[in-house]
Amino acid sequence: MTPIDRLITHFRKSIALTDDEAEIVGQCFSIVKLKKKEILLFVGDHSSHMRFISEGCLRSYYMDENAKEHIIQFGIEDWWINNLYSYLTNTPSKQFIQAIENSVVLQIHKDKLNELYNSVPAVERFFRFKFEKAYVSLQERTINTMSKTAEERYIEFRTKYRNIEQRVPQYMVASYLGVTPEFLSSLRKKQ
Amino acid sequence: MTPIDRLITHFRKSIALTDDEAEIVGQCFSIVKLKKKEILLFVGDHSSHMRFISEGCLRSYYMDENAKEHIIQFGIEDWWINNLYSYLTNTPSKQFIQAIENSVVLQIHKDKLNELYNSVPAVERFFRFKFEKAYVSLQERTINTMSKTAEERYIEFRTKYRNIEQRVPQYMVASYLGVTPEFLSSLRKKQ
DNA sequence: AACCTTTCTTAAGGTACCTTAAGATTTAAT
DNA sequence: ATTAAATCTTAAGGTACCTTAAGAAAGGTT
Repeated sequence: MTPIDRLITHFRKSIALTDDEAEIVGQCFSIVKLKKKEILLFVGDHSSHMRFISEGCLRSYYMDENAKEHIIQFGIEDWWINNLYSYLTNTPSKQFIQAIENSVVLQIHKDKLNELYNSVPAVERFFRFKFEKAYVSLQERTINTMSKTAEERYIEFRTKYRNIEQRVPQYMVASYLGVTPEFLSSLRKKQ
Repeated sequence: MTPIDRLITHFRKSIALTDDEAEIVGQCFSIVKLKKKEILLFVGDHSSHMRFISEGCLRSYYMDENAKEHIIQFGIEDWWINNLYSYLTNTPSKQFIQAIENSVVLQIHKDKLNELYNSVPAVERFFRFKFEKAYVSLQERTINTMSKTAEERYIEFRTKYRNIEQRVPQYMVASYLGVTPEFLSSLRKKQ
């Protein structure tokens, strides 16, 4: 299955696309291949693409004033990985996006996507859903961070994202959970 | 100025509305008057309205398993106060919305809003912006919670929302910041 | 196989923030 | 004005999580 096929299959899980429409959609995306550790989006760049992971594993993270990394999101096959913040506000990104494994990403520029909304309206609905879900899962995470201990969050993470836990180094899980690798290690020992 | 006038004025800050359109928009909203401490949305309710604060001050909060309250958002005149999570997912709300002062709220039901999108298209763009901004500010808050101390967050809150700080009890600010009232009190003493 | 790099663990000491409990102060209700 | 209710402060003792530092294990590269 080509990356484009995979993308079309993904779209068709949520919206109906005729073969003609699928053809149009496919042509709007360009392919990006990344080696492990390669960076797709640097801080300061404008994030003006929507990006679909066709293969591999990536993370988006930002660095605070003390050069400490905080992982915002992991992404694997069939996920979208973006900096929605920068995309929506048209401001330079404060986050990085980096490949954790060799990866293949399909991306579409904002301008092209807006054109696509006109030629294939179902796509607009698709992305509205995406934004809504992004909001919902962000809120879930914020609430979790506020009201649960690191241990509880870790257990939740393991059950919810077992597939991811097995693919990324443990110190990145720690960063996603908002604790130090040392502390996560000590939590694991307890169990 | 009537509540509806206030709402129209608010819309016109972001989008253009003819007088006819303004009339249509105004008729879609219904008015809700709340006494201090009165609850507008209970846990378990479906949150299927968008709500505009025309007067007063409210908060949305949820209660964790230990019956501890966590404030998600404050709102004052000219803000929107919703449970976007429940609104978007059509699931019962896990949050309350409560009046902190006597308040006047204008609300529109989701179904009616979707009709309004058709009759007055500019309104759809208005709400798309709203959702985007909601996402952006939620992300800012999540990142802040992860990378800053309570003291830093408090200082930021004071500068950004001085008007709110002066209207709500201090223990609610503490809840918004994610600390106990006692700890916030001790931070204030230090300054 | 040997070496270098990356990742994970252990442990000691420290800090941010919490819990409990009580009293002080402010605001609201009669 | 008096009392009750709501809010804020103080203080002592506790816990979750951090920092630093070092070594152990695992993975990659020649």
